[in-house]
Amino acid sequence: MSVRVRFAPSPTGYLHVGGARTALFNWLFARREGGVFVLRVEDTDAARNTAAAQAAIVDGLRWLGLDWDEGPEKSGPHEPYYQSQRGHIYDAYFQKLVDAGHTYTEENGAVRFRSPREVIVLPDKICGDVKIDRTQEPDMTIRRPDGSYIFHFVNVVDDIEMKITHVIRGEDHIFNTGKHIELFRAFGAEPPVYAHIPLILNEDASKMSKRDQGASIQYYMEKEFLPAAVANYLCLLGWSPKDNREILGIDEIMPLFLWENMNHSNAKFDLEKCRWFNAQYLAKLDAPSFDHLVIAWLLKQTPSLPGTDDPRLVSALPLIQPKIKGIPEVAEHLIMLFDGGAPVAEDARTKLAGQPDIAKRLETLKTHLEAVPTPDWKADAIQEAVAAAAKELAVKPGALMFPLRVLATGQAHGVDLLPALEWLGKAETLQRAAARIPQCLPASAS
RNA sequence: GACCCUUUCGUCUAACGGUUAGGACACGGCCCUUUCACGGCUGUAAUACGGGUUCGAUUCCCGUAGGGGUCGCCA
Repeated sequence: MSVRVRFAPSPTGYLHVGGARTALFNWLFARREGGVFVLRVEDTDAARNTAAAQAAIVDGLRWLGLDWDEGPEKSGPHEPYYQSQRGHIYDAYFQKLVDAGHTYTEENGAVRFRSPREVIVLPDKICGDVKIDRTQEPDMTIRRPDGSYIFHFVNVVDDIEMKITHVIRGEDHIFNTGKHIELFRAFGAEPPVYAHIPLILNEDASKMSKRDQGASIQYYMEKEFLPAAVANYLCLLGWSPKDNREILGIDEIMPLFLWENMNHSNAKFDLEKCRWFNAQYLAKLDAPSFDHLVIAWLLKQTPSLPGTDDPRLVSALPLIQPKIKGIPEVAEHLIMLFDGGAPVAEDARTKLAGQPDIAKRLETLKTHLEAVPTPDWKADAIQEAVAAAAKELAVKPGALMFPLRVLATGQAHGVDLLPALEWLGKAETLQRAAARIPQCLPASAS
């Protein structure tokens, strides 16, 4: 029998990283096995269900590159894939249970499933054999007085109807599985193979909630993370190739995505490390793709950043690419390159203040830069000018680089200096120097 | 509270019962660099605790402690 798995989120308004990882693992397993990945929207709670919430899930999955074979916006043999539209199917299954005498009705109209009250052993692919004692549990409600059905019931009915063979989901569902198995048996259906994956927690081991930074896939989309980097990082939470490799493409992960390579304990989410993965992927990106990402991000920013409408924008991006861990960091670099009037940063001024003879150095530097003929204004010539200034001042050229950086960019950190100066051009560089020298002098002198 | 899962550096994780317990993020140092970074090298840092089993335990078993999960007419 061919593998069929599903990701069954309820539209709560965003796609949680935990949910995204669950989807990713299901997808990986389906693709590895040459099976089918189904997306089923569990939107039985009409009050919480909105179009925007649906979109957040669909967009998030698409962004991560997790394409589904059956589901919303895609046809399939088990349509519809929204639980809210499957009422007639649930009614029919419900009737089977009633006819078989598995149910009883409460005074208020709610219907419960009469539990066989057995100890169930769940053969979980990740957790091993898990004993679930159902003998003392109250009977589960499967239908509310208003006729709507409860999660456990619809979940099992759909898994039967959609011929799901493997259920890969968060460990928080492990006890629900006892209830689910009871229902499968009552319907005379074989339960699927279960694999409960450990949870993703915050740094402080608390549950990640919408508020936590990075908890929503939306966060990464807005910041223009590279989906491959995020997926790579997510895979490493609860799974490992066991050979010290970390930067792995999805195609490298797939063949190694085996149950025995799964971890059993919860993982704490580390946004820093996720950023590091992003930086690794960003550095390897080709220029056109990088430009594309930056521009997409720039267009979303209000107010717009310096350089956004400047024809020189694309020529500046190669200077920036190797310097950043995330696309939003282009902001500070664009200010450096395009906003000559930006004031000198506090940390730059402080660092500069620690250097001796600063006024003389800055002036000497400026003088030598002015001496470079405009047509010769290239990195090499600029370097020679700095060297000449250094010689006159009897200091090492390196001592002048930082001050020069501050004059040109107003910042203590940033792009490669010489290429940046070449990019700025002589006139602009000198104009900036003239404007910033006063800001760089000690307060007593100004 | 009951039940289930879980426990290796701060974090993610490696280690057929025999390793100086490895890698990565973060943090510090050094080198490279005429600046800022990248990079390279390097340092600090872990087998929760107590019992077994074994010649030998991070690894297997039991207990304790910690963490997480579940105990809905939420999903």
